[in-house]
Formats: sequence, structure tokens, C-alpha cells
Amino acid sequence: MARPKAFDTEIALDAAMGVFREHGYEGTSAEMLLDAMKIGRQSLYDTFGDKWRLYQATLRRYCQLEGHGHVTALRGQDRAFDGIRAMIDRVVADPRSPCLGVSSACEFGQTKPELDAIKVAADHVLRTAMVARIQEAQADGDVSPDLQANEIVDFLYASFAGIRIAARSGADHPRLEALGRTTLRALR
Amino acid sequence: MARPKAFDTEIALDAAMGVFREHGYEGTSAEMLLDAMKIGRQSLYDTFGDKWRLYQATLRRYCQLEGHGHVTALRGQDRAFDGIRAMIDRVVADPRSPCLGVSSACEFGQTKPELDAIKVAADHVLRTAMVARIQEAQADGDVSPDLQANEIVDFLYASFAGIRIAARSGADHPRLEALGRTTLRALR
DNA sequence: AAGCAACTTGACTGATCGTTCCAAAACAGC
DNA sequence: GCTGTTTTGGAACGATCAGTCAAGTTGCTT
Repeated sequence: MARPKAFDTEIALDAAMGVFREHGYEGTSAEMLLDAMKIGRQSLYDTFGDKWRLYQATLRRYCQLEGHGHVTALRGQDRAFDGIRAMIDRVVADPRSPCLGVSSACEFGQTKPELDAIKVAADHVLRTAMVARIQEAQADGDVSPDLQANEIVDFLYASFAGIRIAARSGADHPRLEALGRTTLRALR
Repeated sequence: MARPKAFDTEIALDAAMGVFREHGYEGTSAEMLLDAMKIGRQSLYDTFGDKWRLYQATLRRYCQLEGHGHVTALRGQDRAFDGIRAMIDRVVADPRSPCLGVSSACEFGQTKPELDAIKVAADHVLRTAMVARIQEAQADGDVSPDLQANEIVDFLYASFAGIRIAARSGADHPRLEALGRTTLRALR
């Protein structure tokens, strides 16, 4: 064994995530990353490979954190419908930090298989949790039986993206809340 | 008088718009623009100023075209609700061309006053047209009177952004149609 | 205590960035 | 056909890009 790292990999990753969320991939320079992560140039390349692999790592971590947060909110309420509401509230409450998933979709579309793979994996776990809770809410009579659970998941995904873009465009909290309310109302 | 331009400014602008839509501002290089616009380096700088002003010009043009398209769809039907449906269908039908408004919001947030001004102006004309048609649809009994027209506009904006991001993420046509249906249903 | 493997630091690489300069080519009016 | 203005294309600018190299430093292991 030898000298241990002087920085925490996860903390550095979170710092990098913040920069990528704010400026996108192309808009982020190595200098900006080093400043935010507070590590040396070589440490970055030794630890994370290169800018592109670092970006993938941040997206992977973001999907994990975000997916976990959503599932927690979803399951944190007794009534399934309240769980769905909690998930929407989470998006609305999240002040103005842009979503890395949305921004990477904007920036790259489907041109990068590596990113697609990360998103597909994240989608899988969240979607199954959501479908289960939505069907539960339908059984409770809180969500219309006319809608297919999978379509509702797509609709909620799209709404989340829309709410986040509204926030990034400067919509204030009341307007975001109204968006959340209208989204939830659409399920009835 | 002297030698006239060998290219059409609007056509070149549309070509630039295509590149910016596909790759964003930071992801677009001068070379890519020149290739797409099929003009010389100096012509670009003489005619459009620089990359940033060219981007503003494309965003301005995009907002005009897109706003006009939406208003036309909105007013092209007898029944107000059908007009709203037509507007949504327009977004769903638009194959996979990313929205410059969404991508610029992602990339820059509110950090660029010049862009904000362009969007505010575009929002104004479209919003008034939408509010009018929504209130008409409410009077017809097609849209719930519980909802405020302005909130519905925000909701539709957010939905459009969501649908476009879904498309950019690879959602196929049936899924986009389902999103459009769910969005429209939310207004009832 | 000594040695060594890993981490850190900062100078440096070629490539590419957006932009400008310059001279040649092209067209309008006389 | 000439003159004058504008467009054009290519070469060139400094700045910055992502990434590398080579010392120098640190702390674990024996």
C-alpha cells in the first residue's frame, strides 16, 4: 500500500455533478471541474479517466441518487396516491438545480450509447416502482382506471422534465406548484 | 452599389438553426456552421456578427416560426378545444427535431438576459392567443372551469417541453401520441 | 528507519476554439 | 471597359481546449 488519496472520491464526484448540471458537458472545461472539485489535474485523470468518463460517472451517480429519492418519496406514504404526490412535490420543491438527465438528453439525444445504457438501467428500477404504486392507486380509486400505468409513468417523466425546464426558465415557486397540481389532477 | 451576397440570409439562418438545435450552442463550432450554411468564414462574421449574435438570431427566428405555427394550429379549427388539440398534435408530430427554446433553457437557464428577452417577447404573443382559446374552450364546456387559463398555458408549455425531451430520448410515435392524449385529457 | 508506491503539482503538448487580416475575385454603376 | 465597393476564401491570430509528462511529496509497509 501507499499514500491514500487526499480527497473523497464521492464528494469530488458530487462537485463535478454540480458543474455539469449547471453548464452541460460541452460548456464545462477541465479548469472549471478542477476548481469545483478542488483536486489537481492529474488526480482527476488518474481517478476518473477523462472528462467524458467523468461525465458518465456523474450521470450514473445522479440517476442513482435521483432514482432513490423518487422511490423513497413514492413509498413514504401510506396511500399510494399520496406517494405519487410526494414524488411530484419533490420535483417542485427542488429549487433550481437543473436535472442532469434532462440536460444530457437535450445535449446528446440518443447519440451516445453509453449514456442511453445508464438511463435505461435507471429507468427500469424507477419505472417498476412507479407502475406498482400507480396500480395500487388505481385500485384505491384515486387514479383513473382509463389510463395505462406505463403511459402514466411516461406522462410523469415528461411532466418532471417540463417542470424542471420551467424552473430553469425562471418560473417561481407558486407557478411550479400549480404545475405540480395540474399534473397530479391529470391522473384522476 | 456593389457585389450582392451570393447566399440567402434566411436560408443560411435556417441552416445554422438546424446545427444549434442538434448540438446546442457550446457543442457547435464555427466549422460546423460554415459547412451547414455553405458560406465562407468572413461572410458569416460580416453578416451575423459573431457566433453568439448568430445564435440569438436563430433563436429569434425559431421563436417566430414556432409561435406562428402554434397560433395557426390553435386558430385553424372551429372548436377551440380542437385548436388546442391541433397544437398538441403539432408537437407530437414534429419528428425528432429538438426544440431550440428548450435546449437554450437547459444550456443557459436565465443567465443570458438577451435570450430571456427573446423568449419573453415570444411568450407574450403566444400566451395571449392561448389564453383566449382556452377561455373559449371553457365557455364551450370542453375544458374544466376549475383551471385558470394562465396555469393551463404553463402546463401546456411544460408538457410540450416534456414531449420534446421524450422524443429526443428516443420515445417512438405511439408513446408520444399517448403523451399528447394524456396532456389533452388533463384539461377536461 | 528505510524504501517504495501512490498521490500531487505545475509546466507543457498539439489540437481546436472563435475571430481577424489580407488579397483576390465578383459585380454594380458610369 | 473601367472604377469602386463588397464579398469571398484562405492563411493566420492569440486563447483556450482536453490531456500528458516528469518531478516532487506524502504516508503506508516492512
